Amino acid sequence: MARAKISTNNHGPAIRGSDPWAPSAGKMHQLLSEEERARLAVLASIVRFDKGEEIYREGQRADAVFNIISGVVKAYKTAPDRSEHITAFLFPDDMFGLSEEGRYANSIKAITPVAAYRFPVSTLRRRLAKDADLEFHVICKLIHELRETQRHAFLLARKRAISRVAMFLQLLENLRAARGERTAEIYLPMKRSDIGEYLGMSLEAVSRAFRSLTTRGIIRNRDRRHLKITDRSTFDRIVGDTTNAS
Amino acid sequence: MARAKISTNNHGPAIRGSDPWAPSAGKMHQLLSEEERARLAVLASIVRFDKGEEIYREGQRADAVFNIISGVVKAYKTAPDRSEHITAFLFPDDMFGLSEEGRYANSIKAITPVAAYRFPVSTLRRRLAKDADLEFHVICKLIHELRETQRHAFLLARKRAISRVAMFLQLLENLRAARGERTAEIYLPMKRSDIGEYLGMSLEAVSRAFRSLTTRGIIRNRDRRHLKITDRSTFDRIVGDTTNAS
DNA sequence: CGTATCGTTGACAATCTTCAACTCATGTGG
DNA sequence: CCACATGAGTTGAAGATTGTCAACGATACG
Repeated sequence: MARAKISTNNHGPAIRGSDPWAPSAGKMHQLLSEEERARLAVLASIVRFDKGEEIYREGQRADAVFNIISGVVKAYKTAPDRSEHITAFLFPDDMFGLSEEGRYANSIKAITPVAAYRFPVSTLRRRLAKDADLEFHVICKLIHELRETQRHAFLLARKRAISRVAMFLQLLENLRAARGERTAEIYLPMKRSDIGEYLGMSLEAVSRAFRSLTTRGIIRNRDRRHLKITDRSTFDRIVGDTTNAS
Repeated sequence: MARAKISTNNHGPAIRGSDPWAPSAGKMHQLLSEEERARLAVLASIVRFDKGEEIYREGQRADAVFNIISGVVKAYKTAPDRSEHITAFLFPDDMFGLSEEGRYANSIKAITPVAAYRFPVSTLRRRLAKDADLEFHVICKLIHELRETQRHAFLLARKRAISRVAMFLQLLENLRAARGERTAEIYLPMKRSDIGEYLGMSLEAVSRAFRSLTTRGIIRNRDRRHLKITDRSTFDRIVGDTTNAS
């Protein structure tokens, strides 16, 4: 049953991060002890979602918090004119379902099949109140997420489309590195329009940016969702570029 | 001594926010009890900074956390090519100095004269470990900051310059409303170039956006740093606009 | 094997950046 | 108290990148 597919050993909920006050060389490790994971497992149920399924919608009463076991979800906000803005892609060991004023702050949709732990808010909160260590770990994770979101904003401030796409690829790469999976290849679980909505640009611009990177020999793609960086120095120069001129 | 200038009564450190799991109608209140504030005050020293003074720089060892008493600071990251990106403007009752791997994640500079509480990290951490209530309040504040940062990213995803500026004004307006100060006027403590670096556009574009809003009768400015919104419905339409066409 | 979705490419209009000159505000020193 | 220097803010013109619309090609799944 417990296949290798499940990245986390099935010992219970897992949150990956790092103590913000301790050096860790970019690596993220498991913040919860075996004991904590076991204690938390009791509070949670396991839920599964199909690819494309909406898990909850922005504005709904927030009655549960989730912790991803496997799969990828996107968190997004819908503007008044129905356009979507993706605020984050979430991977195994990430949490979602944190609320604002008792309601979910964004909608969540599975972009691959997803398995997750589901914690009723009231239960979780009682547990938090009793467990200072767990609270501290939640603080670590939140600070980590805050940094991620700041990086997203930093990315969105880039003026050139290619810079944004390159920085996005770097983000995905670092994500894998941080969890110890070292592959030369970058995998894109999401579609072009999702990338566009995350990067604040049209999906056509995303497509063109990819083609430009490929043509210039900076990346090389095996198929539309697997690629690797072939010219690291030029790649890094593009990532660092903040101008609008070529 | 305790002048009206100091927005927070001088009862000690203050963090404003709201319990994410309880409805609060957009209002933020003081998360700390008088007792907690008094206990925290013992751990802190009060520091002052001149307008324009750099408080710390990205990458420095993070040895203290700050809590603003009065004034405004900007948090920013410097790109390899020396260009700046402002990640946040921070106001009284906000915190800064949270680190990543033991080092500050961004630089901080005062944009008005600033007074703040300064907590040595080690002291604060010891206190946190002992006080589950305080930890919970920190969690509330962090979730709140996470939302703010998401809003920033949401703003940066707007394609039109006017939309970004309008949304920025709305942000400042909500900020005041949330802390109960109701003024019809919006005050801009920062300069145009700071706004540009926060909005991811050139300062000229900021200037032009302001002029466009003024010309169209949507805002009216008393001077360069005080304005009010005179045509709310058009204003809201511009904020909601995600397209790039006129 | 067909259909729906995803992805690519092209052309044109439009907005924004850049560079540059100019005005306004502030503050310091003689 | 005024002059001058410095930083902040505005405006103009030209060039470039991206959005939009639209058609076409590729892929995945039933």
